[in-house]
Amino acid sequence: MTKQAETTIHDIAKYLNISASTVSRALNDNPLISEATRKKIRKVANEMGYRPNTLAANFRTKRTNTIGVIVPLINRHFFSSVISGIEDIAYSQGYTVSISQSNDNFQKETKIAKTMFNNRVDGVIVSIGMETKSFEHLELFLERKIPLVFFDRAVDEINAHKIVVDDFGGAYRVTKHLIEQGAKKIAHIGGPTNLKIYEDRKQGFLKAMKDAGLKTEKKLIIHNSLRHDDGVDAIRKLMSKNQKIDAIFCANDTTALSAIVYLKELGIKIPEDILVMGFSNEPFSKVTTPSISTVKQPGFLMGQKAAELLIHQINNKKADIKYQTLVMPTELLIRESSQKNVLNLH
Amino acid sequence: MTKQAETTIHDIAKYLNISASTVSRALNDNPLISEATRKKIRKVANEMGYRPNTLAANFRTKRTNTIGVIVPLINRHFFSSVISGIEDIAYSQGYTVSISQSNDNFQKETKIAKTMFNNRVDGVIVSIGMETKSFEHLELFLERKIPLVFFDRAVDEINAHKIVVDDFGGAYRVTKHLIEQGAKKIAHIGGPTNLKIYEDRKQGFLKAMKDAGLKTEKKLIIHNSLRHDDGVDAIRKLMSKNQKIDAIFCANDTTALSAIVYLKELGIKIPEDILVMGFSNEPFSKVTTPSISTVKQPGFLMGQKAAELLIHQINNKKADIKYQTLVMPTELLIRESSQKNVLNLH
DNA sequence: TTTAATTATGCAATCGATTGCATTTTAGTT
DNA sequence: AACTAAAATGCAATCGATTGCATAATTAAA
Repeated sequence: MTKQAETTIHDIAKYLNISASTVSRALNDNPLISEATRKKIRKVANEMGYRPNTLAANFRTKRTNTIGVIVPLINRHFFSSVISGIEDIAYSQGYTVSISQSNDNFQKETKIAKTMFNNRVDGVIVSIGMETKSFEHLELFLERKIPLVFFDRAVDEINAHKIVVDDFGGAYRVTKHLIEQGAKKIAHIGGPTNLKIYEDRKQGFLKAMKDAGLKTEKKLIIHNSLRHDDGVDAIRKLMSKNQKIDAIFCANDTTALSAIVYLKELGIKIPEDILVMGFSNEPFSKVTTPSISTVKQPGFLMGQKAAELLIHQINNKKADIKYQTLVMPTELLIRESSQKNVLNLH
Repeated sequence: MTKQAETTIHDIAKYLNISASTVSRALNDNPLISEATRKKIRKVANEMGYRPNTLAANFRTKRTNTIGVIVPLINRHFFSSVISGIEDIAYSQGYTVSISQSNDNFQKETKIAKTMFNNRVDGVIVSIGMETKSFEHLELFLERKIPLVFFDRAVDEINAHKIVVDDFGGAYRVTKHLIEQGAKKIAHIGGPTNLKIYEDRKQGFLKAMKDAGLKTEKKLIIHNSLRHDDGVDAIRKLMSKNQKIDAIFCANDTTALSAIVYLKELGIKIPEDILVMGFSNEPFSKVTTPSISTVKQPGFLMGQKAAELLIHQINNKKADIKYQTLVMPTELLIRESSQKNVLNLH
């Protein structure tokens, strides 16, 4: 066995003394071909070690069976869960998933989008980065009718399927819970408000405060990038104002954790002195001390839904599509960091 | 502007009254083309909204500029870090990364490998699943000279570049540390030993025990899949034997954590009564109570190295390659769960 | 049986970029 | 100006599967 060239459908055709079209159709289970020849062809193809040249087929059909996924960061539990969900569905439907991360960098996001566009992905699933405020790079896809689905960090201005969570409702319930625990002076550490999810969380917070007849002071609301250090900085700012805060609602768990750690260093007890809540249910939140109350987002499910919608759209390109926005329910996870009277929940 | 067909190099050529070959070469920065025409072509291409048909180019050149990545689970910090590293390098070199997860399922791993093979990825980076004991699906790549690089869970029997961590050394130091803390009767919760990494961790453990003149009892070594529940089960088994264990070395942090939680429920204090250590440095390990001592693996860096080696191999296919095994150093992270006299480390 | 309808197969063009080889153009030398 | 070397461009085949349309083979109906 020396290095032999790849077997093509023509080789099979020649061997069987039939035409390449018949071979092609047989291997694609085209009903035009009779059961008998189909079997015969299959057998020979197998024996000859035939492997379909996907490149040729892609070229001819102008399809790649590839779904592009653009996320801010793979290395975050929520996002990797979503990706798992996408991968789960895509894979079972014969699609390949191509993933790139923007690192919340606008330039990189743009470049990724262009690359995927040129690579002729059949569709894209996107969660935009923190810096993203303009959307030409995404409109590219729409112009060429390439299906696009947003998840989590969606863009209001673009008409497309969207899978989001009920950020407003989640934040509202978080805040309500804090109020029920007796908090009156509640601070909020939020993300950049050009992202709808953070704006919604803030609004949910404000609404709950208002409904409870509580005043919100502007200086108790801080916006940043929600990274680890941002949590510490935010707490420094809040504390420097010498306010008597009795609760903090952080827009993600990362800042909630760093806030807790820092507050503990300051000798402030959580939850006795200040209640803290996060958002997103990172895996660590359950196991910290105190465990962090948070909002659970169904990442895997969201990924599945996103992939389903996308693939459906790919398969029904001509049809007029009614774009839907799936709002996934969130689940309030009340743990130690937000309860004055901690019960043993086991 | 109605829906116009895609611009091709032929359109550009016709417009400029030159040949398509020249256009092709110009756009690919082929030095055969003069600076003047190159510029002219670039300009027109831009104006005509040309986008290269990657599918056609791939077909013609038999390359996809795609790297396939097969991992057990995306949704785990170590793996997603490695993927980030791969993505980082690959992206900067013009490669696209296609990721699939095996879920530690052999069948799925096989299917993924075949799909990637048929999709003509230019190379693959693999970390095998827990069930994987035979390797035909990977040998496929070798037979066709498609570069393959392993990371972490490598296969001894296959000759390829490998990026692994010093599991033996890491485990040795873990065990030595436990012994230095006064532990004599040390249990080990390990993974399936068909995976070299787990075998190595076990061996490192055994060697350290031996070097310290300590005896290891077989019944204190338990192998399982290292998932959350496995940790609990393992502890149950260990405890049922009514042994006076004074330390447990778990082959990952997940089981270390579940072991700690379960032991605490039993009223056993960590680290006062039993020392516990994990492996891999999951993000939660730092923030649990007690924080979990563990071994840090440079995931991101490993991903980068893997991608670098792979791409180098792709670019030098003809050359005889000396396969290397990069053993990345591990870092012992001593935290609360393994120290009898906890110092404030801040 | 002959004809019509149905089913199965074949022909040949096509997708768009790449590339070995041939040819033309330009620059350099004498 | 004539000629050679070097640089720039063009020709045309090619990659392998798909598919609209034509044709052949088979079956059913008359």
